[in-house]
Amino acid sequence: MQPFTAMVISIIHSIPPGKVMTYGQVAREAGSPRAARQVVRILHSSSEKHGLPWHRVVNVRGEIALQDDESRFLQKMYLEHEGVQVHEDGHIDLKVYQYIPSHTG
DNA sequence: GCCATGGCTAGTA
DNA sequence: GCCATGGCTAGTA
Repeated sequence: MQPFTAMVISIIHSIPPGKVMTYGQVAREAGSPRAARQVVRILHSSSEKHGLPWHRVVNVRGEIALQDDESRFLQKMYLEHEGVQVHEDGHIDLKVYQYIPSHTG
């Protein structure tokens, strides 16, 4: 596995229940600010294999970005189960729920 | 070539 | 809505 991929997987694993990160934010934390789409690709291909909390990643506007209805429903359900309020249109208030990792350690 | 982005702008009101 | 972006992989030679 490539270092960037390992970083992304580790970062996504670190998102606590009830919090979310954005694709671009994960990319920045992994050291590649413009690699948001690569984060998408990793989620797409490695979520199951690595047991990633894939439902805790949303786009920069706080929206569920998945395409198909079944996955959207599943993501909404998982998030609400963790106490995240998902509005009817599938958006989340990032001001409340975005996870900001501390870099002090 | 993939991809579940993101930042910008044009167009509307 | 458009389109530049980028790490990775499948597919070809």
